[in-house]
Amino acid sequence: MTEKKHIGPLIRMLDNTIEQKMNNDVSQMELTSAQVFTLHFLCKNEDKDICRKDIEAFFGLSHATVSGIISRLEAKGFLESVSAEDDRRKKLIMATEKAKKCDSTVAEQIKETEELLLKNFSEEEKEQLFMYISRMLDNIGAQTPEKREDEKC
Amino acid sequence: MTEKKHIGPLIRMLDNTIEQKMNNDVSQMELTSAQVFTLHFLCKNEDKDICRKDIEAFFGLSHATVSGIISRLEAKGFLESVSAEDDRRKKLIMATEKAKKCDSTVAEQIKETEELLLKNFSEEEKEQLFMYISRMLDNIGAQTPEKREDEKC
DNA sequence: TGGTATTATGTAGCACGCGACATATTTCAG
DNA sequence: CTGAAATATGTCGCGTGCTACATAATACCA
Repeated sequence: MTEKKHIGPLIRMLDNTIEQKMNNDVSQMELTSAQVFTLHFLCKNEDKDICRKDIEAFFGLSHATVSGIISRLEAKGFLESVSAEDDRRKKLIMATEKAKKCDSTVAEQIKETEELLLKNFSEEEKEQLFMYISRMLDNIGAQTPEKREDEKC
Repeated sequence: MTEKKHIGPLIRMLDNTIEQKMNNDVSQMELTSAQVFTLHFLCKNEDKDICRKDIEAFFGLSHATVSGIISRLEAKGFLESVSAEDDRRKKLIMATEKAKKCDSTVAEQIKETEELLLKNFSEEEKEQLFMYISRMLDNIGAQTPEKREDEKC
């Protein structure tokens, strides 16, 4: 009766559930899960010039997907885009004051979700889990930022 | 430079990559990843009466999501819906001959993807990985079919 | 310098996920 | 038996993901 699950659907279920919980938790800020992670990435890298390509690379998303997330965040006043002076193809993405004000709450929310997810995991188990995920990503040929750096060498 | 990744985006990246690979591999059958897993579930349970609710429970999806997948599969002639005689609310979902013919290819594709993903994983590591995923699902309160059975007791 | 290749972004159309609202049928309390 | 609660499904609108097409700007080779 209880059939064995394939790992694909299991990972999908996990991903869906995480997203739903995050969506629910940050809905009062008028944000979604994907928007929260994007915003936090921008706030953490305030000192650097971040363009869309950097977001694509960091999260492993297509530029079309990033385009949607950015435009929705921009429409809500969480960030601004400016063409880079040295390379007018690039659009630099910058968090607004509104976004920066949210970031401590956002960071706390991300941390809480991560802690809930990994509740009762020892440090060693956490490390092992991250290794397993990394190995699966590697096996299936996902392009992580680390790999991109390797390719350059 | 290489920032630490949160587990949420990592799992999402893994999920996205698995789906993209599957989509690519089964595109010549006019199917998608979600459709393939649904179809395989139906073929495996040919002998049982399966309705939409069963698909929702097995994959942990909302009924709205299942509705979309089913209707697209039905439009392509992979399955048929019939109202159950004993309970006319229920719609029994049955794989057509066309679907059954695909199932061996589909099963092989699922197996191949799973093996690629878990390449170089020992049996013990695989077991541990499944335990970790199960624990995370449990921590975040996902409703797996197993948990539903527990609730009934 | 001129022309081509590469890079960064724009956009359309689709699949899949959800919540929220709806109807139809069954169940069950009274 | 009758009306309310529970169950199964229908549907809309939206966010997120993709591919496949596009343009504009830069880089680079001849």
